[in-house]
Amino acid sequence: MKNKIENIIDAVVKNYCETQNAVLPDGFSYDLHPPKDSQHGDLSCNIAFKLAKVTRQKPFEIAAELMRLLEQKPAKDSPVAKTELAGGGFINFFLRKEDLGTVLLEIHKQDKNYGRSDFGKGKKAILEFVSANPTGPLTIAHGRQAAVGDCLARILKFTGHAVHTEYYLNDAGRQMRMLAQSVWARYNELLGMEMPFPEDGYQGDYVREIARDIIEKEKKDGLLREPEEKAVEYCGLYAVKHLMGSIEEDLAKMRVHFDHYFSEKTLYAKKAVEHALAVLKEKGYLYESEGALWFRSTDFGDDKDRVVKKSTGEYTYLAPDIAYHLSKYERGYNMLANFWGPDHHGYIPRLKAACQVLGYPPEAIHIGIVQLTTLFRKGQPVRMSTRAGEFVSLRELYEEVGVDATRFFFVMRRQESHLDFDLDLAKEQSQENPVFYLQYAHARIASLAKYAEQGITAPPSVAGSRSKAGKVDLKLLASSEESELIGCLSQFSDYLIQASRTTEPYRLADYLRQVAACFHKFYSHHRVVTEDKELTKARLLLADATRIVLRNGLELLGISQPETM
RNA sequence: GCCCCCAUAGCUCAAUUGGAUAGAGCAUCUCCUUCCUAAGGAGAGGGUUGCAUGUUCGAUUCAUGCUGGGGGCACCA
Repeated sequence: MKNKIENIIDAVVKNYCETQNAVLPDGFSYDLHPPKDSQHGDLSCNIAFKLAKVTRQKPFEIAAELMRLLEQKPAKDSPVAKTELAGGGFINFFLRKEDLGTVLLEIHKQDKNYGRSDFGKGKKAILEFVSANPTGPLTIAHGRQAAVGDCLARILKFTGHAVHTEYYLNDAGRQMRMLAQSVWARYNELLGMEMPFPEDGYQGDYVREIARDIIEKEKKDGLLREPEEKAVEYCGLYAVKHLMGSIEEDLAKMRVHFDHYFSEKTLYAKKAVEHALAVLKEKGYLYESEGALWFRSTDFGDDKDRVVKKSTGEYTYLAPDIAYHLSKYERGYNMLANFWGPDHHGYIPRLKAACQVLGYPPEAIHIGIVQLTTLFRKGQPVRMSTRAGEFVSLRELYEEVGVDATRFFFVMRRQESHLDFDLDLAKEQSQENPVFYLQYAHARIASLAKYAEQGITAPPSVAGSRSKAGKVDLKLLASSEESELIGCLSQFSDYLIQASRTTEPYRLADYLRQVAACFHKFYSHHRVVTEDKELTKARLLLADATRIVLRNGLELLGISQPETM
C-alpha cells in the first residue's frame, strides 16, 4: 500500500521538477509514514519541505502545487480516498478503509515471511560478539552482548542479509597462560603440595573445580611427575576445553547460535599475522620506531599510532586482531558488525582504522559497545565483582528469571545505554513485566481463536478465515482502534529495516510493545466474536494478523510465543 | 591535560536518516468485568527536553561554548 503511494508521489514530484526546471540532488529522500496523530491521516508526507530546500520556494506553496498536480492526473486504481494539505506543508493521505485493510490479507498470505525484506540486498555480513576469553564462565555483561548480537543476526537475516556469526576465541595470549598457571597452582594445592598462587591468577572457585576434575577424572596425581612446562600446558588446554564447553552450553540455553568459533591460535599457525602486517606495510601504514613496529592509525582519526610488534619481538593484541579482520575481508564479507564490552571503548578507533586499510569502506564497519548491566533486587543494586570471584554468572541469571525475560530485558534498551535489570520485575508474572505484556497479547489471541472455533454462533475459525480471506469485508474495520492496529501492523518491516540500519535490535522490542498495546486497546474496546458473522470474520482476521506479527517479532527476539498463560 | 559517550515527567526509558500539540511504563489518584484471558483497558496530575548562542520553513535531534555524570588515554589483553 505504501509502495503505491510512493509511486504516486514520485510521479508527481517528477512532473513538478519538470515544470520548475529543477534537478533533485543525489540521495534526495523524503518521509512517508503514519503520523503520530491519526487525525493527520493514514500516511503523512514531508516531501514539500524537502523540495523547498531544492527549489527555494515556500513549502506550503510547493505542497499546494503538488496537490494540484495530484488532482489533475489522478492515478488509476489509487487507494487514496482523500488528500489533505496541513501543518504548513505536510501532505496527508487518507486511504480507503478496505484498501487499508488489505495489509491483513498480505500478512496472512506471507505468514511466517511477513516482515521480510530485501533491504540488505544479499549483503554478506559477519557478526562478531561475546568473544569472551575462556578464563571463566560467562558473565551478565557477556549475556547482554550475546542477546543483542543474536537478535541482530536474526533481524539482519530477515531483512535480506547473508549473515554469519562468529565468536573470536582468544586462546593464545597472556591470559591463557595465567589461567593455566592458576589451574596448575590449585592442582598442586589440592594434592597437598606447596605452591604460591600466581599474583594475578584467577581466583574463582571454578578454577579449583577444574583442577579437581583433572585429578578425579583424568590424571590423578600424574601431572606432578611430568615436566612442569608440560603439566601447565595440559592444565591450560583442559581448562579451555572445560570452560568453552560450559560457555557453549550457556549460549545454547540462551538460544544464541554461533556459526563458527574462530581460534586466535590458527592465525599463528597460518602465519596470518605476518601476512596482515605485510598488507599494512604494502599500503604504507606501517613504520618502525624505537625498535617497534607501528601502525599509522592516526591517518584514520585515532588519537595516536599503535604498536603492533613490540621491541621484544612479540605481537601486541592488535596484530592478531588485524589478521582476524583481514580474514573476514578475504572471506568475502562486505559488512561487519562487532559487539564489545565497554572496556574496549578506546580500542574501537584503531580497529576501525585497520579495517579501512584492509579495504572496508567506513559505512560497512559497525563496531559498537554494549553497555554494562546492573542487577537490582528489592530496589538495591546487586554487587558483582569478577576479581573477587563472587560474580553473578549469566547462568545464575537465566536460571533465576528464565531465558525469555533475560533475553527481552537485555535487548529492550539501546545497547549503548547502561541497563538497569530489575530481577524481581523480570520474575514477576504480572502486568508490570514487559515481556509478559507481549506474550499475554499472543496468548490472548490464541485463546480467542479457540473460543471462536467452538463459539455458539459458529463464526469462521481463524484458519477458515484465512482460506476465505478474500471474502472478508475489510470496510467493517473502521473504528479508530482497528485502524490504529492495522497501521501498526503495516509498519513491521519498516521497524526491522530501521533496526538493521542502526544495528539496534531494541527498536524491534519497542515496536512489539506498540503492537501489543494497540491490540489490547482494540480488544478491550470491541468484542470480537459476536452475532454479526461478517464483523466477527473481519475482526478475527485482524486478531490473527496481530498474532502473526507478534509471533514473527518474538521469534526474531528469540523469545517463546505461548498459546496460554 | 586530551579524547569519546550520556543529560528528556519523581523513577526507568521512547520520540521513525531534522517534522505537526515531546510519548510509554512504573509510582500517585479516579474509574471499567452478568460478555472472547482484568497478566487488560479508560482518565487525571506530572516538562523552559541540563544552560546559552547559532544553522533551518521547522531543533529533543545538527554546530559551537559552558555545567554536571560516566568511560577511555599501555611496546596490557
